[in-house]
Amino acid sequence: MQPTQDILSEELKQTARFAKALSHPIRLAILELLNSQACCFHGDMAEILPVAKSTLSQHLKELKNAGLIQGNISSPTIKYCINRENFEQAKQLLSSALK
Amino acid sequence: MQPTQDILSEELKQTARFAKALSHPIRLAILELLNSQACCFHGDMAEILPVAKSTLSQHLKELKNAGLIQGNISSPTIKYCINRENFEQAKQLLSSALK
DNA sequence: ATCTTCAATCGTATTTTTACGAATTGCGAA
DNA sequence: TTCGCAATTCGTAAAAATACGATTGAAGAT
Repeated sequence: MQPTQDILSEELKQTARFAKALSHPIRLAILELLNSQACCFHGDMAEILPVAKSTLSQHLKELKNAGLIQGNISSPTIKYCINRENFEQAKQLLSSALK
Repeated sequence: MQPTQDILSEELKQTARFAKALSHPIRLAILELLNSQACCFHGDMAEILPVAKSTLSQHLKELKNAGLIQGNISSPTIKYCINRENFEQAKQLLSSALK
């Protein structure tokens, strides 16, 4: 029994985490919206995307947990933005996985 | 009620499908192995990767369903290879999603 | 202090994913 | 034909993802 052979390296796991965050059409649509600056607010997205607001919140949460976006309070709404640093890392890791 | 607004375009859905295929460390490790030519056979992978053979088969099946790999019979074993065409498409779609 | 509004969280149900060992299949060798 | 090996499929269980409406929470406006 080997001590956690790192065939499953931390890098691989991180790549998988990012991929999982990207694995739902709604989440990709969110990123597209944020990326194009077309929209930054939960409420606006809720009008465009075909899901309930609570479901949208869940997807936003997952993107936040993955580090791909962040929310800044701008009362009474919340402005969501891409987290460029992690976004770049995701891009780099995934493109390296698909080399 | 709008007729399936294509905020969720076919392209987005395809991107999500590829991302889902990449969203598990084992599957990424499989692709890494195939990509590096280090190994092509189910049996060889089963020795390296920390999962049961039946579980490995399931992951291989998902990668096949996503179109990222293909298996060629080479009795008594099966030789797995990257499907370069779809692999390229995945790369292109994901990199475009992360632009 | 109360009301409104926006967003997150809760509670819940359903579906999908992940995992394993057992059983099956397919194919060549004996 | 029978045996053996490789890989898949089956049966099953446990965990995670997805979705919704209802409830809660936080903050500014009245």
